[in-house]
Amino acid sequence: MNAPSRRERERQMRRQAMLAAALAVFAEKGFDGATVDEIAERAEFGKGTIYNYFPDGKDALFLALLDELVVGGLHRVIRDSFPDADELSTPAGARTAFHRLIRSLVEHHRDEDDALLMFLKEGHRMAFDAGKSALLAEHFNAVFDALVVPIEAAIASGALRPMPARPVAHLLMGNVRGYLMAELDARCDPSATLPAAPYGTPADAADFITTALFDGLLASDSKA
Amino acid sequence: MNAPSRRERERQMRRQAMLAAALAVFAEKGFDGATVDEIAERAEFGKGTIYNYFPDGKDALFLALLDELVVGGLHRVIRDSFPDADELSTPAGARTAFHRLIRSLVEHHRDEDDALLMFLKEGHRMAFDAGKSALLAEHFNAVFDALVVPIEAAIASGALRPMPARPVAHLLMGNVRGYLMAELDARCDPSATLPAAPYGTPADAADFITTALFDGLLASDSKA
DNA sequence: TTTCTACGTGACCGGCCGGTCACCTCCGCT
DNA sequence: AGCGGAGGTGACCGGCCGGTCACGTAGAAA
Repeated sequence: MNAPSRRERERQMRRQAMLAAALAVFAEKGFDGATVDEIAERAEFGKGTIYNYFPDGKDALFLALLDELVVGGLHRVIRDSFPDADELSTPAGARTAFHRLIRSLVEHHRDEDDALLMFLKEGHRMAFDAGKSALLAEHFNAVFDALVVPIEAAIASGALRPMPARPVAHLLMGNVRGYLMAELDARCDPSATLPAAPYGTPADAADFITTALFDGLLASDSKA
Repeated sequence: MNAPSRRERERQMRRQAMLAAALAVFAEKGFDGATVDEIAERAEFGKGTIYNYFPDGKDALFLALLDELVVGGLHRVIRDSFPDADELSTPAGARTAFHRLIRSLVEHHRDEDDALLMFLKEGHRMAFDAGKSALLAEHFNAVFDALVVPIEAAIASGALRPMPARPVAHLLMGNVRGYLMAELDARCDPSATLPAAPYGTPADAADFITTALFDGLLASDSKA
């Protein structure tokens, strides 16, 4: 069925190599600090070749890369973390499921430092330059949709407190992001002041976030 | 006692005008997108004058501005939100105190759109370029110290769950930041997809964050 | 072997921007 | 009024970078 010619396969490989190089450079220098020359050099192509594959240049590279990371990264992790809808029908089950999600997200970003760094430095462009790429905006919303569904299910079953689901989804992702940023900060500068976050196993990180966010910061013996 | 000459007062006024202009431009364009020419124009000075007041140019403007916002903004809001240490000795009191803090932070940023926007777009530089200004790093840490103290007090009194205090402080600030970003996003593009956060009164925002973070997302009747 | 096409290449261009500095104005002093 | 200097000014410079395009090449077709 799909018989991509060798030509086509090679074209895809090169495209991927360019995106990989772009990721490394964007993560290190940020969008404005990155130069197309450096991306081309890292990918071992001439600058002109980059423009063959991405006629709109730096912007196109950036958007394509974000899209790939969002769809192939975040979305996949979230989807795979809720294999069983029934699990969400009890508080303990919901806690387990979201703990697993958070842990997967942390593990995912441990493997992909550069992706994390790029999200931290340039993620705000997804919010403020949403008009740049309707496709990216759509994919980005799909990620949150994938998270809103289980949250709503857990709320409907009484496992989670009744709250607007989409803001809760953003809250959750924001917490993971915030924690990873603090961790990275501590890791980059271990000699510095007291750490903003301990750098432990992904399970430790997930414990911390899940406890704070799901059990709450207030002492548990005070809950109604 | 302090009798600043008219000269000195005028100098301070001009400095402030430059910082105000810089804030507006940084917030709109980001650090890299901002030009010294535009800052000078907004402040109604010649470009050279900027360099009289900030010999290190754009970097110096940026760092001085961040420092002012951190010290005069965040730090002050946090300090003023914990007038009474005794309040932190009960869970209900602690909840009230932190709710007040969160509300103050939201209100503060409602008044200072530009400061928020700049923090959202360029805040990562404070973490990754910490070496740029030892003074800023110190002031930044002082902000978290001011937050760690009441958190530790509340933990010591049993009002809050025992957890490492500094990471909790970062978690808290990260949640406020995340919520405000979601709100801003929704406000900029009201026609868009479902809102990431409702845009209500500061009290509503504080209710949402406090409930999620302090009471926990799990349904309350399931707590131990 | 010859030809032709697709495509990789990097020198080059034009605009932009951070930073400088010679000039000039304005104010205070005599 | 005349003088001097503190300091504001913006034209200018040099480097940088995104994007282009005429050229070269390699590989397919004949």
